[in-house]
Amino acid sequence: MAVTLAEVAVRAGVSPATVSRVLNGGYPVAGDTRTRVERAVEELGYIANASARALAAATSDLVGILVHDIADGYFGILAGSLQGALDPAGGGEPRRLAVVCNTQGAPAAETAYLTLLEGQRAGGVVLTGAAAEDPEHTAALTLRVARMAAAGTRVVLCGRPPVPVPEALPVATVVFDDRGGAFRLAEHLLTLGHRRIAYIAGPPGRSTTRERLAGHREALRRHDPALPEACDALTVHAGFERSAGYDATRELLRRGEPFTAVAAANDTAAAGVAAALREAGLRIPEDVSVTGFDDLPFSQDTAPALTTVRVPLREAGALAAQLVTGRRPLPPGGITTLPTELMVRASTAPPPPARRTP
Amino acid sequence: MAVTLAEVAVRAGVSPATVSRVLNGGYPVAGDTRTRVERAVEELGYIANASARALAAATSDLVGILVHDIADGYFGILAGSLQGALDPAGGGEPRRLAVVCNTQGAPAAETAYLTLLEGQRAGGVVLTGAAAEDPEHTAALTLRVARMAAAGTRVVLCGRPPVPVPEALPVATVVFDDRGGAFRLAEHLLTLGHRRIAYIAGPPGRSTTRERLAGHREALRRHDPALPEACDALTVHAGFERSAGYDATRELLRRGEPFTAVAAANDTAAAGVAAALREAGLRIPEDVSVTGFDDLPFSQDTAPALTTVRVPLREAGALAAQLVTGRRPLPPGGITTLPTELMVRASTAPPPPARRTP
DNA sequence: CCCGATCCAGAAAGCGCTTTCCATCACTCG
DNA sequence: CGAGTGATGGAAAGCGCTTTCTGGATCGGG
Repeated sequence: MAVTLAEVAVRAGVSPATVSRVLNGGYPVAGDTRTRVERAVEELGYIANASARALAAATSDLVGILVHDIADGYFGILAGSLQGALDPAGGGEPRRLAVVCNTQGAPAAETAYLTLLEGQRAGGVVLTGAAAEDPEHTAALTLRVARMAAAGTRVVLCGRPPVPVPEALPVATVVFDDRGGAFRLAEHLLTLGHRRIAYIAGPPGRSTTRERLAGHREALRRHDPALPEACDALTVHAGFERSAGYDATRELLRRGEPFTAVAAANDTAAAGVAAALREAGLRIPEDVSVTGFDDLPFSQDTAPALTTVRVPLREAGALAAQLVTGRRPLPPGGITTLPTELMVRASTAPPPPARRTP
Repeated sequence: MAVTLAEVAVRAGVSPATVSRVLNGGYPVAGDTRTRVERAVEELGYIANASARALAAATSDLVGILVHDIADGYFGILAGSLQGALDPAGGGEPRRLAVVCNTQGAPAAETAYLTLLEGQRAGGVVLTGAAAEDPEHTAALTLRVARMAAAGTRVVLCGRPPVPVPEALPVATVVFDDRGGAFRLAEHLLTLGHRRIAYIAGPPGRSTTRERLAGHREALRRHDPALPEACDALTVHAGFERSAGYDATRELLRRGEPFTAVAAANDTAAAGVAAALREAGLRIPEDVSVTGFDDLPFSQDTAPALTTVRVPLREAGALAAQLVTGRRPLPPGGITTLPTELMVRASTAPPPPARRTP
């Protein structure tokens, strides 16, 4: 049906080998021969069969990216920037294709998609999202990653902890300074005068959850060694979704423990927090300050604009693209930490003078 | 390097053909033979080479989806739901892989990615986003779509106008009732008492832009035949991004034409509109009402919550998945229109009594 | 009890491309 | 002026899987 390389060869009056060489370069081909082949390709509208090429070359132009949910801004930005940077910028047709896999953070889905990608002999794979800190899954994952890397697939872990694979394998890790960001965010709250700070943590057993919580508590401790424990009753584990923030806040309100600020695990949950607070008749930031994390685009348009921590997702995506395509060499040690930045906006203010119980 | 089907065959003591048949079904294989093969597959950790399979079968498990920008909520939701519905729900490993391509709406990028997908012998392709209404590109696209469809690739156009291909080809179209939604949205504004309604349209030459504007103007006309023209001076074409809404609003404000409401082409632009308005000291909705379009998740968390039109993106993605995988037969005529729904929230209210010039 | 129908499984021919390994050919050097 | 040399292009062997095409058993009906 479709035009094949052999037909192009016939038309150009050369052998298939020559056509292949013209198309792929890396081999001397005389000027006029090349021209004849190119004209034949043009005239026939030849489009190379990627499967055949991948089979013969034992590697494909596919790059897999595992995300929790591509509809989530965090992953959307990461994946978008990744996809855009897969091929060298400026001029030239794209060549590499991004395969997006929603795992919802489920280990089983992660494994299943890795199998699929391994079957595709993907040129690279990027794993994003907070890894489930399940020893069994981690072990299985390490094996998979090592096997794929050994087979020539470049692997990049982005926003999740590195896996222990042999040094020589092409595996890189890009992480965010979540801990530092959370630390500065808590510091900001403390400086404003807050002491009873509620914390809506992410789902338990996730590296991101742990890092952010650790940074937060570290700041509290630095301020007053007894503070982390004092705030324990105000810490709840929820999810990264809006509804999780909403529900957790209602729960907090129900308990009756007084607080003057709520730090959410991320911006999305913070939106839910704010909604629950407003519903309860509390003003932000006059009665309660609210903070998020990630600095997703919408956080500047919430009511009020959200104080948060900027996570360089765009940069991370572009970096991951360079690493996964091999355009950038692996950093020594294989791991790159990207800085985060405190973004102070309108949702935080000093606590109310009379310490009301919300 | 990797385990091949032949090795599995040797281990199971059968021929490669039999292993293939066990793996793919559709051919009778005796019970014990099947068991032996399955055990061999298990023991060897065999993962089929997808390229080889695609080459032999002349079709791959890849489904391409072209979007303007996957980081944009509109496309993120569409693509996410699409990806999630590629494989039949409930149980079973995933099989199909979604290839996401950001085109930024550029015809050249669209063509380039279609070429890549054609080379991959993709099982299906979903084109989303407002199509550029460029006759030349439309013609080229029609050819491409027809050729891919003729080669067995299922094509679904989602949220963009159908292309004229022969009836028999597997090409489906899923569109939103943008016009109806815009109509009802304008009606809502008119009912509140607004007459001087600014309209921040999307980029010119896009089907979505045209449909939404048409519905809007139709409602105005229905109310008062002279109204569309009266509002012409208040209509500006911008983009679908936040900054476009922001800039357009500043421009509107600068012109000095009085208005009591601003309808933006979509939610994202509406966020920019609201920001510009607030910066100018205008209150929403007391001084100016604002409306969006799409009902992206963040629109309930803006200040104030945005009146908008819900576009069933999730449903569309799932539907597109069924169509592109062939799990759902093409509807007669090939085109499905999905309804939109007016969502009245806090950003719209009656115009201020004294008609101030903002 | 023989024969066509029914099951299963193997042999082998590709699918379309890449990539050695060779064969030329035109020169250039001694 | 013959052999060595580099630049080109062709032949052919796969890459790993699917899918006819065949053929040997097994089975039921006449």
